[in-house]
Order: sequence, then structure tokens, then C-alpha cells
Amino acid sequence: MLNGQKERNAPIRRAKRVTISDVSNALGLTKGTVSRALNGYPDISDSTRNRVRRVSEKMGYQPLSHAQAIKTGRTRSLGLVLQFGDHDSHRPFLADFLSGISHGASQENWTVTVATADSDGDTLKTVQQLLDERKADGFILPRTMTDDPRVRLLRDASAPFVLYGRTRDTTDCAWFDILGEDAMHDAVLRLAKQGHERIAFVNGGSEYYYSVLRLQGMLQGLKEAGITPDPDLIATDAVRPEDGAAATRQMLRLANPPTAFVFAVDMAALGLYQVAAEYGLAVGSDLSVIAYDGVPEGAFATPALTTFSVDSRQAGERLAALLIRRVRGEAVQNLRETANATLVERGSDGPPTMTSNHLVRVVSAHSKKSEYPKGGTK
Amino acid sequence: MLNGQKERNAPIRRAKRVTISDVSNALGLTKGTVSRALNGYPDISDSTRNRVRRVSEKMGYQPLSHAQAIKTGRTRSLGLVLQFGDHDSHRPFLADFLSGISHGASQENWTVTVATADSDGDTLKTVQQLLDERKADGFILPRTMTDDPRVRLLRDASAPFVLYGRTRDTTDCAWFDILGEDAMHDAVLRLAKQGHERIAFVNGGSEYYYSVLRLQGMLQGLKEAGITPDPDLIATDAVRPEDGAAATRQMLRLANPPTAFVFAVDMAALGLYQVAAEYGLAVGSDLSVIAYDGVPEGAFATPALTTFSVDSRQAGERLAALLIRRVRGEAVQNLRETANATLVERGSDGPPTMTSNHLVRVVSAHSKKSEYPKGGTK
DNA sequence: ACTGTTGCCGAAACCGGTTTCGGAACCAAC
DNA sequence: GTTGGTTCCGAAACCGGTTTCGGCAACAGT
Repeated sequence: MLNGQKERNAPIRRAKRVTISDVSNALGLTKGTVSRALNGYPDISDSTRNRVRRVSEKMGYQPLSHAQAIKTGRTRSLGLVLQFGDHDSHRPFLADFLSGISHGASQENWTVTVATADSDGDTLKTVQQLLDERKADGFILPRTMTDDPRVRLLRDASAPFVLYGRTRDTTDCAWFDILGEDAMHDAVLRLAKQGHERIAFVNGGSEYYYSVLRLQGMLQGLKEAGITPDPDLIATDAVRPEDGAAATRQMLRLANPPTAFVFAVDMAALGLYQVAAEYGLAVGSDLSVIAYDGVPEGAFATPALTTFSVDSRQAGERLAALLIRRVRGEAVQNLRETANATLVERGSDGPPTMTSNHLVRVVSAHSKKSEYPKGGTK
Repeated sequence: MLNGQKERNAPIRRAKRVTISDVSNALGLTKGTVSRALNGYPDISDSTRNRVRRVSEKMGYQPLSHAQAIKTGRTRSLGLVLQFGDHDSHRPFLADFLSGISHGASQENWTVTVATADSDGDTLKTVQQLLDERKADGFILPRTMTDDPRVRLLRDASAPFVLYGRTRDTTDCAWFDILGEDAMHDAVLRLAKQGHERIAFVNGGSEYYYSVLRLQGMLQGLKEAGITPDPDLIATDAVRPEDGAAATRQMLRLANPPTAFVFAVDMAALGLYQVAAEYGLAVGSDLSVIAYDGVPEGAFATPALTTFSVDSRQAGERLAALLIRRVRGEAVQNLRETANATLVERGSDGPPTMTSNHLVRVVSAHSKKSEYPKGGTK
């Protein structure tokens, strides 16, 4: 679609910039020479190069990125396509994440172009468009899936990108990721040490690769704690409170319910609180829960949610740095970093106050009771 | 600072685009003519113009914004500089807000460039830089202050901008805003109707213009309810839970404490919950509270916070549309829109269970008691 | 029939950079 | 004193558009 007809624009009066010609005139050189000097071409003598650098710095010369782009195709801007859909995904971290990206970008005098989409297809379309319009030189891909169509698209277009998260096929992939598997592992061991023997795991969206990893970490933790995994105590695809509540409810109705829960996602874990209230169970004693993400909402729950918090700002900053290096041609093998989530100990976990056997009686008692009155939360 | 030397770039293989020359060749016209035809110059015959439009559409021609920018100075991108500082400001709404902006921008084939800053000075510097580098044709200014330096900067540079919020000096200002004053007014009347007679108001950051407006709305509400305002029941600069807690605590210790609170900011209102727990007061009955913003955290408090929710996505979308029209030269007088917040009735308000006199006894009893044990929240 | 207008388009300059190409100057070697 | 090879810079083309200017053809006026 062409942008319509009579789009007559108002003039923007802006301070006139110092151009490369200004610099070259001041130096008595041609603009071609100045350009080559500044861009590190080898056929410029050191003395001239230094002279050019000094003068252009003094004159405050800054090349106009879109003027360079016309020849180079590069804009010095990184693209970020956020997909907001059904569940709130990265909503809570967004501010920090963006702040980190922007900070990392501006370090190198780059900018950030963001766009949003509301479906996978929409996201791909948007990425493609940004690429076509040269509005982004490369992309940061948050929330990577096990098999990610964005990766396929960009790989095929041989356009630079960097993942926030990992993925199955790592060909051409650079990434930054938090070791969620380690966090899950630690969470299980912590609960086991507190005396829990029935530990449930409620995983996040199964399309995301982090789910694969976190499950692995959890299972490894169980193994080290000497607990045999029980398939009934593993749920998937819980990302919203409702999902978490459903999973919790189902597991509590087992003949041998868990006394502790590990959630792969904070927001899902918040659903447990609601179910606990329904059954009259105290979170942090009757029922323990540890989750992952560090969303602000967790701090406002009572008791506050023990969680593994990720530093989204750092993630953003590292991703920006990595992507810039990627655009500049560095090999992906050098561009893979990880970091750890940090445990925030709060009040939602602790030694169990009842055994699984005791718990099952409380739950069933409540179930019978609530068949008559319309079981309220209060 | 010049971007260093040997920044040798990797080639990006990208689908080759159809350029204006391709189109002009196909038509047997010069590229100048094609350009003028597409951009609505009057010296092109209707028949030619239509022919050009048809063919370029069929060929999928899309002008490269940075190629146009080199001559026009415009990139078709709107700038958004987010300031994250001390308190979390727009953190919770950011996702929706961005989504709205991005959506509004892409409607007209524009893009969004975002940057972040962590102080007022930093923000101004960033805006200036984006302007200098032509990375943004105009700016969306969220959280406008009564006297906003960003407005002064952009006004002086005669660069287009649009406010999210209003400000004192409206010269050259276009805006979109939510009528927070109406919300505050309605909140007061609602509480008054429930039977409250002592109604406190805890305002937000006093540098923001919304505080001026919301206070006005609140006072108007009191007036209509026939309640004389009490200066002791008005606090300011509460934007975080701690701030709200402090204000609440102070007012509860008055000889004649309020039974209801209106908060200008949700996050501050969450602090009241903590203080209520300290004093053993039940929110929603012993103490009523209504706030404003609609942050997700409010839904997770118990009881859930009654609040006036703002549609940030809509705000973003409208702002983008307004800014684009502004860049295209439309007069600011046509570019001023407002909308209303919508009341979300939840459990944090209701008829008072005690009079102010009764309340004061509960509070003082608790104060004495808590001098001995180390007063815990639990 | 001669002269102004007007409508419409081509030609060419321009925007601010990058990149290719060629040649002048200098040096060393034979 | 040629020749050959480097080193280093100027000249000019180029990128993909926009905008100014001028001129040709058609039309109207007298």
C-alpha cells in the first residue's frame, strides 16, 4: 500500500548538522577520503587518519545513519518484535528488558526499533517488513520456541539475530539465556532439604524451549534428592494464574498429593494461592511453592512468593551487545552467553506441616463440605 | 564520539527491492515524475498519476524511508523516550501502551523508535540526539509534568510532539489524556454514597500535571457530596507502596481518622493494605480504598483493589495517530483528545463498619500494644 | 496568425554519505 | 636512469530517492 497522495508535510526547522563535506573542506581533503579515514580503510595514512579523526570530533561530526544506509543498507538499529497474545508473557519484565536493550544499544550509538504483533504469523510479517524496509539491521528474539519460525525466517534471509533463550537447532544462532534448568534444580533440592518428599512441577508453555530445559533441571534435582519422579506430579502449559490454579487443584486431589510445588513461571504460581485459600491451606507451611521469573506481583502476594528472579535489564543489555557484534560479522560461536537466576527467599516455602496423607484428608474433607454451601474464597 | 575504526561489516544478503527507477523504466517515465506522481504534486495529470499508482502497486514498490529521509529529513518513525527512574512509573502499563503505539504507527506504515533514560537530563539529551540523528520525526511524551522541560525543548526546536497527559502551558501542544479528575470525582461520590464522611486523598507525584487535575476532581467531588475538605486528609507524592503506606499510617493516627481513602495511583494504594494489616483493619469494610490506574498488581491484592482502569493500549494508539497527523502539519487545535477511565468495582471499598471515633480507638489500642512486641505484619 | 497561459513532463541537480578506480609521488632495485 | 611496486589520496560514480527548473505542446485570447 502506497502512502497516499497529498501528504504535504510541515517543515521541521532543525539545527543544521555538520556534514562530511564540511569536514573535508575544513581539512582540504575530499569527502571520499574523510569517509575512508573514518571507516578504517587501509589505504589512508595514519597521520591523515588521525588528523581526520581529531578535526571531525572537534567539529562534532556525526554521520547520518540513514544517509549511510542508502549505500550500506545498515541503519545502526536493532529490531525487537514483541508478541502480545493470549497470556501476558513478558509483560512484567518489559520495562527492564527494554531499558537494558536501549542502554546496550546506545553504548554503540545504535537505536532500537520496536514493533508489536499479536500472532505468530503477524510477528513473521512484521519482521520481514522491518527487514525489507531496512528499519532494523538485526533482531532480538525473545521467548524462543523449541522450533522457532522466526529463526527459520531470519536464518533463510541470512539476517543477523540473537535469541533470548535457547532453541533446538542452534545453527547460526547466537544467544543470551538464563539457566532456568539450574534454578529448577536448586528449587527441588531446597524443598527436599526442607523435608518435602512429594514435589510437583508445573511447567510453562510447552512450545517454548525453556520448558524442555526446566523440566530437565527439575528431574535432575529430583534424582539428586533421591526422589523418583511421578508423572502425576508434572503438569505443563501453565502460564497464567488460572492455569496454575487448575494444575494445583488437580494435583491436590490425587490420592497422594504433593506438599510442595515448583512452578516454571511466577504468574502460574500465583494461581496456587487462590486454590490454597479455597482449601484453607496456608501457603509457606501447609503448602510450599517456589517459582521462577521474579515478577513484581509475586512480592505482593501473601506470603510473598519465593522465586528465582531473572535480571531482565542485564539480559537486554547483553543481547543488544551481542546483536551488534553479530551484525558486525562476528561468528555466532563467540556470541553465546548465559547467566544465572538469583533466588529470592520469601515466605512461600518452608518445612511441611503435614504429610501427604494428612493433606489428602484435609482436601477431601473440604470437598465434601463445599458441596452444600456455595464454596466461597473468603 | 565517532564510531570506531575497523568496523568491517558482514554482508547481509537481502532480497533486492524494487526501486523507483524500476517503476519509472517500466512506465517509460523518469523517476522524478514517478516521485511527484506518488507524492501528490499538482503538476501531474490524473491519468498519469493513476497509471503510476497502479503499476507501482502491482510491482510492489515501497519507497525506502531512509532514502527519502536524506532529502526530506523525515523517516516515518515516531520517537518514544521512556524514563525509568526512582519509582516504577509506567512500568505496568508499558506493554499495552507500546502495543497501542506500534499498532497506530503501523497503520500508516510508520515505525517506533524507543529509547530509555534514567534522569530528566538524560531524557532531554536522548530526545535531542534522536532529533539530531533524524531517528524520530516527532515524539510521544508520556507522564507530562506541570512544567515540562521536554516540551520546552521540542517547542524551541519546533519539532512535533504529542503529550500523554496535559500540561500548564498548552502552546503548541497536542495531547491525548484520560480524565483522571472525573475519576477522582466519581470515587469520592461513590464513597460518600456508601456512607463515608471522612475521605482522604493521597495524590501522586506533585511534579506531574495529573496531580493538579486529580486534586481538583477530588475537591469537586467532596463539594458535591457536601463534605468540607480537611487539609490533614490530603497527602501528596505517593507513587510507591511505601509512600502510600506512610501516608495511610499518618492519617490513621489523626484524632479524627478517615474511613475511606482515594488514591491517585494504584501502586501507592497497595501500601494501604500493609498498614491495614498492621492495625488489624479489614480493607473493604473497616477501611475503604479506591484508586486509579488499573495495574495488574491490584487484582492480586486481597481484597482486590477497586480502581479506575485506564486503557493504555487505546492511549498509545491515539497518541500515535495524533503524532503522525502532527508531523504532517495539522494544527494542534485539532489534535487534542480525551477519554475516560473505567471503574473496576472490586472488593476494596464498601460501607464503613466503624465511625471515625471508633477507628481511632482501634488504632491507638494497637499502637500501645505494639510498643512491647516487635510489631509484625503477620 | 501571433502571443500568452496553462498543463504536463523530462532533465538534472541535490541530499549525505560510501566505494571503486586510477594515478601521482615516493621508494627501492637493477 | 628506467622499471616496478607501494603508499596514499583525488575524482567520480553510485545509492534511492526528492525537488527545482525549464521547455514543449496544447489551448485560449485578440
